[in-house]
Amino acid sequence: MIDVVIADDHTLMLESLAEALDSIPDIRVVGTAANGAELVEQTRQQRPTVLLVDIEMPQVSGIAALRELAGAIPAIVVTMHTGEAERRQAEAAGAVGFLSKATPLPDLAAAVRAAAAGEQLLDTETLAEVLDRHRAPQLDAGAASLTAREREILRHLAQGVSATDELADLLFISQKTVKNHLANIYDKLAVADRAQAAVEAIRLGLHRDPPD
Amino acid sequence: MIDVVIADDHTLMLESLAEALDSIPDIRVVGTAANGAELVEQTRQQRPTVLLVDIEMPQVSGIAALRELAGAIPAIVVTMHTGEAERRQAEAAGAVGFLSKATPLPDLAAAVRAAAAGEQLLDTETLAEVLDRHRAPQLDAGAASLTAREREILRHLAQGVSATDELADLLFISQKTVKNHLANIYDKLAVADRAQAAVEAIRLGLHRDPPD
DNA sequence: CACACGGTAGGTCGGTAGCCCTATGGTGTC
DNA sequence: GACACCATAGGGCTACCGACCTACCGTGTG
Repeated sequence: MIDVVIADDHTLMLESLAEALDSIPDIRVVGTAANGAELVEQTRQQRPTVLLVDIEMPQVSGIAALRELAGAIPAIVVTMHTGEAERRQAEAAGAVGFLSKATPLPDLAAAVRAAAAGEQLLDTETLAEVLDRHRAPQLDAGAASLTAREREILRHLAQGVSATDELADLLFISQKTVKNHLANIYDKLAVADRAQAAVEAIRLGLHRDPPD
Repeated sequence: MIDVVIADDHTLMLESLAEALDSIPDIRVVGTAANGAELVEQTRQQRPTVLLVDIEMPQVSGIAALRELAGAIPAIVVTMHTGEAERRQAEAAGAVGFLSKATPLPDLAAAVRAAAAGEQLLDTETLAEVLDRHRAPQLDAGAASLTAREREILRHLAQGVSATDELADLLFISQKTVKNHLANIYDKLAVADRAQAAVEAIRLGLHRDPPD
């Protein structure tokens, strides 16, 4: 699990991003900050794995905060203005990454994983390759080994279909087969019953997978 | 359920906000757009209840897109620059609301509900009052009538504690009482078992309520 | 071709979840 | 003070769930 603190002065951006990142299974948002001072405070209190920092913030800027933290924790700078000047500033302040706000969310998640793994993300040349290497949300071992049919059952479970007979009807198979699949799912996810399996399925985001 | 289409040229903002709004029980994001042209297309295809539009977008601006849609669907303009000029532009283009990107997420959600209910949000004087009236995420009738103890049990359920004896131990009550509470919960949430109750609890956001 | 694996199906059995009912003490309200 | 509501607890019963086992067939892989 990667603990992240996010700093951005636009509340909407801050709260949305926190919410979105938090819903990624292997990332947890442990603090948010609206300015550099709060960022320093949150970082010292929460000891996160990675920082996500907007440059443009009132009072104490992101750059100033990073300088104060002196690279103790890998920080990714996320900014609207991706000019060379800003990039150099961020690099000088000790950031390990420099990303535009036009970055897709999955790429940002990959960047967070890369930073947590100690990678450097400043080099524009190799950025795509580094992100690619951290794209897989490394599902919790067992979850990765779920078969297509098992995922399908989990999806229905996460959508509120819990009864064996209803699941059997939905998949056009016997109740016996449903119970067999469920038993295999319990084994792989290390859970005991369908309530826990449903919770886990939602945590893994299976509840909004395509019906196909 | 309120269907929303969001337009913003910053991918990170767009995707984060979509994710965050989607996780609100009574709001569903049915489309996203990176520019005005996509916004018009998504709106015509999806027929959403409310539009959330950033002004500053490449190619076709949010204002131009709103003018083209001619107020067919209530639109809330969300912008970084909240000057009088922008406000007048938004109003002239037919927007029913004009909010800063410094708006907290719950306020934006309230604004979306207000817009869906046909309210005007342009008047700065009455804005706070209007938002207040739409603050309550109008939980699905039954959910609102849950007692504190029932919510506590649902919270644990949503966090993966499903067995009756474990719940009883956690709450220092008998298994009988747990089963009674659960029966009342099933009744109020209109579900049949703890798997469905867990799914519903997570949908209501109870899984990250404070342990208090 | 043998083998592994996934999807399918069945049997048995014990435990428990869910349903119906009653009951009591506390708390708050009119 | 009567009443409603909540949290607590129990009895009894049935149906279902989950655990463990075997089995067959098709597909793909070595």
